[in-house]
Amino acid sequence: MTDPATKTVKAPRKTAAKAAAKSGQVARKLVKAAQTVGDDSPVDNFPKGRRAQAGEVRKAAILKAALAVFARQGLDGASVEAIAQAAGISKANLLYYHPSKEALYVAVLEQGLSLWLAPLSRFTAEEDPADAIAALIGAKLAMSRDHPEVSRLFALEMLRGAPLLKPVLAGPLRAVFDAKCAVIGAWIDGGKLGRVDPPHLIFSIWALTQHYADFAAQVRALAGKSLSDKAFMDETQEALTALVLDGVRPR
Amino acid sequence: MTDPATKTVKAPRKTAAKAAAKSGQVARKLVKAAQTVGDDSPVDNFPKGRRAQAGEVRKAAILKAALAVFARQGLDGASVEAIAQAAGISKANLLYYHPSKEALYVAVLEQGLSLWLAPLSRFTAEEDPADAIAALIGAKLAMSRDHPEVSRLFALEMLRGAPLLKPVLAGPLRAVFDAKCAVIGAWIDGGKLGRVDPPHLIFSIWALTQHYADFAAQVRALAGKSLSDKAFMDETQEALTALVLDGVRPR
DNA sequence: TCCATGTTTGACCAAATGGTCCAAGTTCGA
DNA sequence: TCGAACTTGGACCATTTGGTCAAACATGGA
Repeated sequence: MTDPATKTVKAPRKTAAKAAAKSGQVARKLVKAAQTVGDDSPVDNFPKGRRAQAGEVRKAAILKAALAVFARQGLDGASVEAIAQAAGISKANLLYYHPSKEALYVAVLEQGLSLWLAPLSRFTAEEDPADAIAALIGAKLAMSRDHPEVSRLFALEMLRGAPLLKPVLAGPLRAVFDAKCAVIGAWIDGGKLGRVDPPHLIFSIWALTQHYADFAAQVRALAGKSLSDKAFMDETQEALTALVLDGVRPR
Repeated sequence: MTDPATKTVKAPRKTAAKAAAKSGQVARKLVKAAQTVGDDSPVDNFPKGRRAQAGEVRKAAILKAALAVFARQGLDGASVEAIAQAAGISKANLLYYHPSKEALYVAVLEQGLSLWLAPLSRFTAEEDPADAIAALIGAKLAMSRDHPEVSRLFALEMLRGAPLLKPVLAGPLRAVFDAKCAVIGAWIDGGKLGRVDPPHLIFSIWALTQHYADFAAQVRALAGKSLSDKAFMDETQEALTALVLDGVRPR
């Protein structure tokens, strides 16, 4: 804390106003995070002291614990105490690193953003359409297998109406999305792809692949498997790729 | 209340144990609700007094308000006060009709179950495969348009790991699911459908159609439309049907 | 009309929870 | 080695919130 002395006056409890007041900064932070997807440039990765390094490690541990808890319980359902416990530290200590639960939540969201956006940004016009689509499905499905919590966290945020992500969706994501739609459109014009609607194709691939993370409970109950089973993973990837490329109608 | 006098002793506050203790009853209730999908038999619809009728109306209003709030905020995020306000009654009065927030939540879930399961249960072997699939997509998509809150509520429940729905998933839904998989399998064996994996086909259709309700915020931000636009609804239905039936590869 | 029964609510309670504070460590550069 | 800055957590506080209660209020059947 820079200057604890100035805080002797009891700060009035933040209420509904706080969210509105902070949302500006939050939005900017998330948007910035979204824009730097891809370039893993560790700009400020200059040599750090042991202490700072340890701090980074602990910070990462907190974010990991927070992701796990938020993804299951949601922002409201998760308690700071529970997250702190999951991270193996005290609640007060957690609040030392992240000024508030909301701030922690935003940090987690921010961290997940790059993972979430990565597959689509690797989708380029260079490849053969079928290969590019298969690769996108594969990458997104791998995401659902390796980072289901990230997928769930974003799903949770969408279900809330995406209050924090809206600026990201409308800005950086929208840009990528439009660009990829253009790529698909070009393929269609070139006769390399059937006359599909580009936006719906992207939505469809997202929906199909994220489903296995977000609805894992249902998949497990009905199919008895999850993506962590190698066989099921392969089978799913094949089924989805085949569906998207060729559909179900016999040729 | 049957006998308020017996309650003079302050009941110890329910804690974590409560959920576990009640989950048995809850499970049975939900399973029963799932099993009666389809037969809208109003068995106990004998003539009621004005008072009882008004009661039904109010009860329905509460459920409606609760659905709206729960679907947006989740079980933890929703406050009883907020739901009561949305229903236009006092919190205490709401608690008069539903003994606890959890009980209300279960009642809402129960009510949504039939809507949620209906489309799949109407999926039969009688029709032509392509027609049946198109109809299923249409019905599910109409669900996403007309009752997005129901879809979102179930999505939230799945994201939590489906603690309350698991028995339903493992029981009644599993039965329907397996039956429909068999139908699809028969079509394949008869050469009327490509060699798709039946469970994945059903998952895919669910994923594709529910996406437009659950991720409406994203769809709106990226495509600028929602299913309530007639044109977008038609376009989406066509796109999804075409994708599932014929895929994207040019023929 | 009258009252037993069902309905409604304001006041209240106790637990949970987000967040603050301070005093006691710990670390690191000078 | 020494002190300034950084960490850590126990105690504490104010608010929110699920739930209870008693008393007032409707209502419909006898």
